[in-house]
Amino acid sequence: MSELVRVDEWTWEIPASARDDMRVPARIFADEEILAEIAGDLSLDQLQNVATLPGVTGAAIAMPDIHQGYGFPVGGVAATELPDGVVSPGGVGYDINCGVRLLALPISERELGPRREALVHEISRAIPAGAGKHGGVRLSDEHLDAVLRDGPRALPDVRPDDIERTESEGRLDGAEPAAVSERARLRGRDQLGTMGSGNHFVELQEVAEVLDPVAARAFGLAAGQVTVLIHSGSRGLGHQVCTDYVKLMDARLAAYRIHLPDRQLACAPASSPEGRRYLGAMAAAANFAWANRQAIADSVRRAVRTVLGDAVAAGTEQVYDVAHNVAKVEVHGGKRVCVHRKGATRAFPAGSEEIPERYRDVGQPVFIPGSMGTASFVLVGQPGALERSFGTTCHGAGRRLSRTAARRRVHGSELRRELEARGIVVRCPSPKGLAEEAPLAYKDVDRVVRVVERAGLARRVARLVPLGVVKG
DNA sequence: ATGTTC
Repeated sequence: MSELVRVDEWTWEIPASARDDMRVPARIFADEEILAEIAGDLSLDQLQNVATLPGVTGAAIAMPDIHQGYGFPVGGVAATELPDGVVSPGGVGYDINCGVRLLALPISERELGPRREALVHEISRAIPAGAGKHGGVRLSDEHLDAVLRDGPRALPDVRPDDIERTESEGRLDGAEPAAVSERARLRGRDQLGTMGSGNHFVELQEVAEVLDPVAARAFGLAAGQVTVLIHSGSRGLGHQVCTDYVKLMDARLAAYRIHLPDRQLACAPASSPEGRRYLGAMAAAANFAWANRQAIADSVRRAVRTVLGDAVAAGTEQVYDVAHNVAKVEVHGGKRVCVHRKGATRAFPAGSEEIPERYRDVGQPVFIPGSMGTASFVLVGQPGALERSFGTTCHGAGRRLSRTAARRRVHGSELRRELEARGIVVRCPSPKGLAEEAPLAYKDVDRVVRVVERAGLARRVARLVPLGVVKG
């Protein structure tokens, strides 16, 4: 990528002058090795395409875990100025509010001991996994409306501290159940509490290393402690919402005189009827996703109760829950903007009113799942994120091989043996799915996290290593 | 990501 200009040690930029249609620069946080890894794919071309969107402001931004997506790259951030800038469903992605939730158990790995396998097994029994899996909570029309409008607080017996420790308290403003199609509702109505497939998982972990003792204490984490990381999204419901609105907006591009280099960037002014309707449907799907992770967390607590007893289940506290795929109205630099985060995590610094009071002095927790069998990180948002990336950091290790390429390199059965030889308990409905998620298919999460830390976007708090994994 | 090619 010859037109890439180095801005500072961890920031690179393609100037807006590189193409006739770019309105702002395309900027990426990376090191040389990450740049070399993405040189062969289209992710930076996609980032330049994002820089052409009407109303885009600042820069089209990529995190070090960037990889190719549909239209927008995964690991991308784009802010459009309101009221007339566009909103683009592709800038959120098909899995609306895919995200992660971390639970902290009141026991150490040593105390868990040989009950590790039983716990992973109970978790896998409690949570339906795999593509198209039903078997979640079957919702009436009225209850589904309540979930779409209000998120997890519409579920029975939800702990208030779970709600408080969820981004946006699990409820995006402006949710409009009536903007969610009947087909989307049908796909979602029996999927609440199901994991899905692809890179979704529930992982049992141990805090291997505490890097920031003050923040770790605030988050309720200590060395040796057992945690559970839940990664899932809005399932078929969110997928259908994205499908519906990409199609709708694609048909209206000419009416709004919008010219795009890629039809998968289909968008409409955020203030238009189509834009407002999408934002209402997207918020509803996001609320569904938060309710889904709540239902999964409830299942995890039930598994904990079965294996470890009532006291351990009651002492299992939610650290936080973050969205990876969502668009939000925020104020940055005095402007009201619609921040699209696709495979990117909000990372607000200490003092932000958006952070639960108990974390406000340290900053917002962020969770970065590594690839299966490697480490994950707990980070905390830093002021540099507000200055440089609309309050955003990375969301994971980031793919470096396609699913097909990963399957050619390793067999699921072989990978499973390797993981179990390292003491990691594995439960997985599909060996093929396991191979697609092999560590060799992902970038090095330590390097990705180092870039966002050095760039001042987020600071490392703790490193988590897997004890067991339940794959979707 | 996805009733994995409406």
